[in-house]
Amino acid sequence: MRELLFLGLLRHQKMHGYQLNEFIQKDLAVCTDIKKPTAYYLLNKMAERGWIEQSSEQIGNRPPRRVYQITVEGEAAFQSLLRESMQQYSPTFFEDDIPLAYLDELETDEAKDLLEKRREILLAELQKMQETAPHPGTVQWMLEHRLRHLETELEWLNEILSRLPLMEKK
Amino acid sequence: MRELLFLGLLRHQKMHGYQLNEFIQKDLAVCTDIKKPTAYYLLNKMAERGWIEQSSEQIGNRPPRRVYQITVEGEAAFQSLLRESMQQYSPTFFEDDIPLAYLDELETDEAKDLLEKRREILLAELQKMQETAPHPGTVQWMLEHRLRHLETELEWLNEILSRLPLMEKK
DNA sequence: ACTAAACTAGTCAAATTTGACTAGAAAGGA
DNA sequence: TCCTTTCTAGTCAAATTTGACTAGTTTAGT
Repeated sequence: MRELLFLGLLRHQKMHGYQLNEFIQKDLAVCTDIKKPTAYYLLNKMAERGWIEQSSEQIGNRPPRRVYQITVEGEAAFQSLLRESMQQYSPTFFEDDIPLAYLDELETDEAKDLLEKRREILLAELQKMQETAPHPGTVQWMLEHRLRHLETELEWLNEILSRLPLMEKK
Repeated sequence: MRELLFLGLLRHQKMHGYQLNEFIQKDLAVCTDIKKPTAYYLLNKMAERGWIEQSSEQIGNRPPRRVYQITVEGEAAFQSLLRESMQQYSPTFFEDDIPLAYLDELETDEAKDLLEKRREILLAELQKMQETAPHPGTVQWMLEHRLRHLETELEWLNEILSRLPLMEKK
């Protein structure tokens, strides 16, 4: 899936590693979390498969850098990955559910406090997203999508809060 | 966070590795995806830290198995991990957004087809979840939570569909 | 009584991911 | 001018995760 992401970016223009990483961290932070070494790892793998080509470029006396360019096989891979991945559903796990599951181990008051703190955090996140400048093209979709889920998350948290106090000592 | 999960399970009863893995795969499939070798890896790490103790047990002439038991330090770790993790928000990424971002590379008709297929898949998933027998205790919460997000997901997909046709050729 | 299937209980090597580090170039401030 | 910070462009070893495999036990069917 990450491969699809890279292929899609490289279809429009060649890019060097640094540029790719910048873009991922700045503009795609809403949808992924790929770290720098992972990016290079994936790029190398894709180069081995022949999906992209590397060349070297130097500007002024800056350190030389690798430029990545999609190949014909890469374009084919993009087409099939796109269709394939569109038809699959990979369940999303909510890591933060795990602590919720043990809420009944705490006193009602403390549980309430903690949940309210979490609500503050979620609210802050929501506001941050709402203030984010609209992004170009389909990145905007991802933003909206994320916003929806954040709203759902808040509703859920409110409901959990309203269900307190929990039965203690079964 | 996975450590918290294990500690929480072991607080109520000692368990052996197989039992833990069974439980995770059967009952906790809604909230996590830990594979067998990962589970053993985590258990070993926790044992090294002194959070749990391993002992060996043999029943009949079944192969011997390791039994894991929480320690006093483990209980302390549970308490602090629980409070700590309750106060953090780890953004959830939706991997399946990536192909959506490239939808505008396809003809409107094909995009529509693919999205409708995806809707079928989501619907099937939703029904499967709705038919799932109610789980005991807080696992039920996770199920409900998941259900909410699945519903949000469907609404979102419907909206995307209604926004077709996309502008092609900018 | 015998065999195939499923259950039990893990291990191992290989793939993947990450935090920490390197090292030179350009920019900014005193 | 000199020094410190920030930008550029990655690399590396260590941590984590996974698919594939092993090997003995019990159960079910015939």
